[in-house]
Amino acid sequence: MTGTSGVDTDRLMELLSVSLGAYYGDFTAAAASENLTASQGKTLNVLRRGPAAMRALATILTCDASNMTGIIDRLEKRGLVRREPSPTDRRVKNVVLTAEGERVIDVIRAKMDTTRAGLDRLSTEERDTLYALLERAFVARPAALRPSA
Amino acid sequence: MTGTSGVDTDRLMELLSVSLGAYYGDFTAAAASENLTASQGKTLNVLRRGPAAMRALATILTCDASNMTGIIDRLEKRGLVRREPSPTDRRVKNVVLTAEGERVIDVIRAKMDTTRAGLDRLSTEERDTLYALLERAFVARPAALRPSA
DNA sequence: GCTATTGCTTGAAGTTCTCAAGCATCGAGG
DNA sequence: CCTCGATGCTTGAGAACTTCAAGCAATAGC
Repeated sequence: MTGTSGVDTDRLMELLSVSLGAYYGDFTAAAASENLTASQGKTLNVLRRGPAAMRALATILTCDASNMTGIIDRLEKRGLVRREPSPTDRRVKNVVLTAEGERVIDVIRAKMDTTRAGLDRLSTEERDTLYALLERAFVARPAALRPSA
Repeated sequence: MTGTSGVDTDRLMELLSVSLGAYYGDFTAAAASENLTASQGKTLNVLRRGPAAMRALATILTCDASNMTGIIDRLEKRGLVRREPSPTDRRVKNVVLTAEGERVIDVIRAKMDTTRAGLDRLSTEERDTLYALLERAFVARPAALRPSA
């Protein structure tokens, strides 16, 4: 550990794991307060962007497709999501948030006080900077690696 | 979008969930390549900082103490960690990484290519900035409490 | 039309997770 | 000392998560 650029990356990775732990703990606690597991909460969180096919959900959440079946089954049983047949491909089932599901995920997001308070410690300019850096590091990818879906 | 300028907190939280999701996916895949679950990997990751009591691990990983028992049982069965009785409190068991456990978590960290590549898209100054912002937002640490180490 | 692929579901086996109990140990007040 | 409450860890039950292998329906390419 002498001060090469690799040291920066390792320390940053370590901090990322700590940050993730804090965020994840906050999210999980908020989800639990609505009687949802972390996986169920994450699924609703993704669906908040809009409807998605089972396969797309499994890809985004990096889990097996058969795993999603059970998670969606339980969410549907609670009336938080709904399966709709795709009009263009009869194999596909699109999962849609119900009004109640939308309400629940919004409540969960609002309850993430620890994370919110942390971000509020930053100035407007700093939040802009953080946004730009995260987007470049974790979202913007070379076109060659971008999923072609 | 409400205000005059700047990213609002909700958009930043959304990006945060995407970014940490990417990190988590990368970590989980790396752990899986060593035949470890995400929870087992996270546990080794924490232990990489040094030995910890069962209770401390449960607190850091925000899970029930009884949950740690099972996770450590399986890691111990594989020879990746070891339980040692605390010399000062006979109730406490300290969990220590074995040499093999240390090797495995280091391999996992090294295999996180996606995250590493993402961070490498940032300049040295940008990584410093990201580090400082994350630390302030997620590691609320008043200067008075900062350890001198 | 045939065939390979894709999307989703089922079942089995193991892991994770929480809750309720239980045992052993520690710490503090009588 | 010694009882009592708190703490650290484990066990067992029940539910959810996770992956893999297998299977069915529908699509896409030939």
